Amino acid sequence: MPTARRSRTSKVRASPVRGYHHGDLRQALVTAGLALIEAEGAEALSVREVARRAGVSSAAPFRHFPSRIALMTAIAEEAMRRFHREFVEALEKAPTDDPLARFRAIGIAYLRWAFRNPTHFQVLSDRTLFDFEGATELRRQDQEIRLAMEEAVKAAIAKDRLRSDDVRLLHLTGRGLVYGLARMQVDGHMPRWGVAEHEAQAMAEKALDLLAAGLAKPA
Amino acid sequence: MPTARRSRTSKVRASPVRGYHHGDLRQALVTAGLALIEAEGAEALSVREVARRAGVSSAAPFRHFPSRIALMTAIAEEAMRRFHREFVEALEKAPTDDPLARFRAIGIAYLRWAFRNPTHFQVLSDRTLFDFEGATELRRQDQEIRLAMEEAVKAAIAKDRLRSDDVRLLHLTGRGLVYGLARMQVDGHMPRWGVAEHEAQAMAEKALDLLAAGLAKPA
DNA sequence: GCGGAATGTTATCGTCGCTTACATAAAATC
DNA sequence: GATTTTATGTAAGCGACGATAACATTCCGC
Repeated sequence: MPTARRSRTSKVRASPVRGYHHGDLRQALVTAGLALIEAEGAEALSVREVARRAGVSSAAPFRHFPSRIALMTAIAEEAMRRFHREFVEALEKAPTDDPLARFRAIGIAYLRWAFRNPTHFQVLSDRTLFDFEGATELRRQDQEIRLAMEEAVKAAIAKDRLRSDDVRLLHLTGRGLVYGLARMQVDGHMPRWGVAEHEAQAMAEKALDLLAAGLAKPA
Repeated sequence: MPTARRSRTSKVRASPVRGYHHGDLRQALVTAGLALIEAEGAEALSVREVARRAGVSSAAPFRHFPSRIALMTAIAEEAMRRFHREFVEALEKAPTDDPLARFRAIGIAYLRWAFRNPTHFQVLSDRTLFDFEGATELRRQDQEIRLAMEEAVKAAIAKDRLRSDDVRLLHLTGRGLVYGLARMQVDGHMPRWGVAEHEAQAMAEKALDLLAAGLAKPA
């Protein structure tokens, strides 16, 4: 009945193979969601708004995700994929001979990503926003990041460089500080601490340096 | 017309003065909201659910709060009031002679409250959940807590006990760690770090001890 | 090409935050 | 102490949300 409403029927599809009606709606929704979160914050994300931005009806996303939380999980996985990529790159550049310097470099990489992608970091940190248990790939990458830090700690202990030999405690302390600094920034607590926007990241890195120096063996 | 439906007309008011129709609906809503958050988490709070629990219609809360965020702000202020009370008590018991021990005691008090009131801590940390600027009393109490920590740092510097003399940096480092540990717990990250529920608080306190020891002057 | 599976739309449901119109109880005024 | 005024409640309804069902279209295997 529709009298050839669009003459796109024979159009050659653009490089990302356009599949069915939309193309790759699933990926488009994830991308639109990430952009939305980046622009408006995680709490601004609604399934309908994402659908709007992808140019489809409000029910369309439910063909690809059973629930809002499932969509958020896919978005979180994409965010983690990006974080993981950057993190691994930083790891490769990090010193391997000096374990304490490596420990510090890992923390810096973590901080840097969080400060540059605050809303994405926010999503990844907040487990009420997505289904952590159901995000297999995300969990694996998260663990990989954790192991990198743990190994740096172990190496430092092996070289007898630290004032404690409790891997778990050292690990928790390092992560606690870095996580806290990133969270303070994301949660908007920095200004109240007399730390201006432009210097927040530098200050956070100095705080990490201070911890690293403090963890080093005194004698 | 109502034939003395209640014989309360001349009753001496109970300590929390029962006012109009409901009594003190405003306070009842705040209390119900706090209980709801404690039981179901901050994201479970809706104006309608709070109204339901207070036994009033879904529009009633809007007589006392112009918006959901205003209700959340009042709830946050009550949470902060409780936190502040406990914190001040701890401050009074904290050592005054040894600034580093005082610094540590302050951190422990902060951690302790966060671990025992995770959902309330969550609300206070997340500025998207309430109107921080509009919460005057909360802001004052928050600043008071911050000043207590800052003064401990200054005292420690004055006694030449720390490896840095940058108040702002030391302050940020201490708060960053404590905030991060509390946040990790609240955000549910502890288990993945091999830290079981029952030992999380003790571990967090040990991490704080480790930082305090590390900040102390080596020589 | 044809039939089913995959993927889209429209319409609808119940809940949410919030507003409006109305009702009633308490306080203020005389 | 009756009346007016103000404070506080309810009922009904709006638009947006997450989610589902019924229907339409497109793709893909045969």
